[in-house]
Amino acid sequence: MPDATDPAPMNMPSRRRFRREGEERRRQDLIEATLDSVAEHGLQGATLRTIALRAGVTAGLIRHYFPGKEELLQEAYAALMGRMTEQAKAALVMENASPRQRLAAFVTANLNAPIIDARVFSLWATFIGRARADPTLAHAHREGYLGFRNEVEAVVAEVLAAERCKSDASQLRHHAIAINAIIDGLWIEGCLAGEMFSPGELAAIGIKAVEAELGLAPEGEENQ
Amino acid sequence: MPDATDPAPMNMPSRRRFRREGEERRRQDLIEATLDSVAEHGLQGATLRTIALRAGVTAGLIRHYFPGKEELLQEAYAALMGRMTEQAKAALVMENASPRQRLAAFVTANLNAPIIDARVFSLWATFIGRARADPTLAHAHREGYLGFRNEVEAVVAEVLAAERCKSDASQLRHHAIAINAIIDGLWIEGCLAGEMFSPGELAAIGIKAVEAELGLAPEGEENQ
DNA sequence: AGGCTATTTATACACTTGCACAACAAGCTC
DNA sequence: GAGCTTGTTGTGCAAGTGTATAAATAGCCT
Repeated sequence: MPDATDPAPMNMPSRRRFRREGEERRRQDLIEATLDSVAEHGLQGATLRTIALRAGVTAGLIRHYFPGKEELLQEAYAALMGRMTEQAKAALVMENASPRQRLAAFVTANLNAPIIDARVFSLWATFIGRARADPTLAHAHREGYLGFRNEVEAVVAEVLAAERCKSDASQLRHHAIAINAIIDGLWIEGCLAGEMFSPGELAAIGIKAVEAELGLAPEGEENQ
Repeated sequence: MPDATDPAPMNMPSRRRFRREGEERRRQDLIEATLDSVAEHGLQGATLRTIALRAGVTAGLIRHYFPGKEELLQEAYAALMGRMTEQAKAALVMENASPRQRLAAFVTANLNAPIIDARVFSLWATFIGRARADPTLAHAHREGYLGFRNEVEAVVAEVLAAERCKSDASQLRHHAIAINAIIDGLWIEGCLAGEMFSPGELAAIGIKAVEAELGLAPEGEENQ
């Protein structure tokens, strides 16, 4: 009795069943699968077949949505950067908070999950390592970095204006560069060796370092 | 008239001439060629043939010195890390210098050439991006990082002992972590966007940030 | 000079890669 | 439901990959 519902007929290789997804959804899935593949196996391990497998499609489909592998990788990096800066900036929108509190919250947000994350760091490092050779990546990074630093500079200006008024343009820039470095450096340490720090420790170190850089009184417990 | 010295005989493909180099020399050349290839084309572009071409040999020879490509890459990374930490630590050996001066010199050395270098940064990022998946790389990094931080901690302890005596073990560790972050963060900024900073600017920012972190009097011009 | 050895070259091979293209079917429109 | 559009699959292909191995030769020893 031939089984009509046999899911694996021996000699009549039936085509794989599939569903048509919306274009935006498919692109998003493919980009996510790309980031997952890069995070796990690096750029060399992120092959079209690996990506497609992870996205639940076959490799050929990728060419239907992207001109080639390079464009897919570039869009994936852009998506990653966009998400990172978006999360970072989101910590700055606080109502009813003093500039100093907002700065502290910004530092804290950047030194805890989900921004402190080994996978995201792995992706960042992998892509940034190619920035020197790939102008597109370099430009995308430069854009995100400057945006981030401008945010920092704006908050710092507010803090300095609220506390004192020593706001030289050059000094402001230097403060922003230094604070950016503190956050970046601690971010890396946290991502690479998160288990070496107790919860909240990095944020505490970061806040103290940032406030020291700005010359804010460390013993000031005017809040809480 | 048959030309016996013809460098390119048409139908008698002569074998390529070669020289036998010392084993250590060849290994060194291959590792250097590997680093060059990775810096230029990333891990995916660093093929055995590319590496061999850059080293002036043919691909087969690599297998004579290394069990496989993976081992070559690991040794290359180890060599890179060794050179980096060596250069960094070298800035600490100063005679007739106060702890504060030594710390400043350390910061300055780490924020100028040859440690601020786009190629080295590219290599660092490329390898570190794979550390999460490759335990060998992760271990090599952890080793180098802790060594670096211990150096920082030692100098910081000297500085604090010379200036004041508030040397709590926990505070010392926090200072070392923060200072390490400052140096790392500024190092990244300098490597990725060196032309955005005037010469010595990063070092000046770094020294000020580090001294602020340690609570050293900024107006103290006791030297020079 | 002649021979030996191990460094070096060259070739082969199985496999993977990105890309091209034809066949197919999912789901909308009528 | 029939038909058409197009998202999706499957297959093929040339180029490139790491590795294995045989052949050749450079340079030391005597």
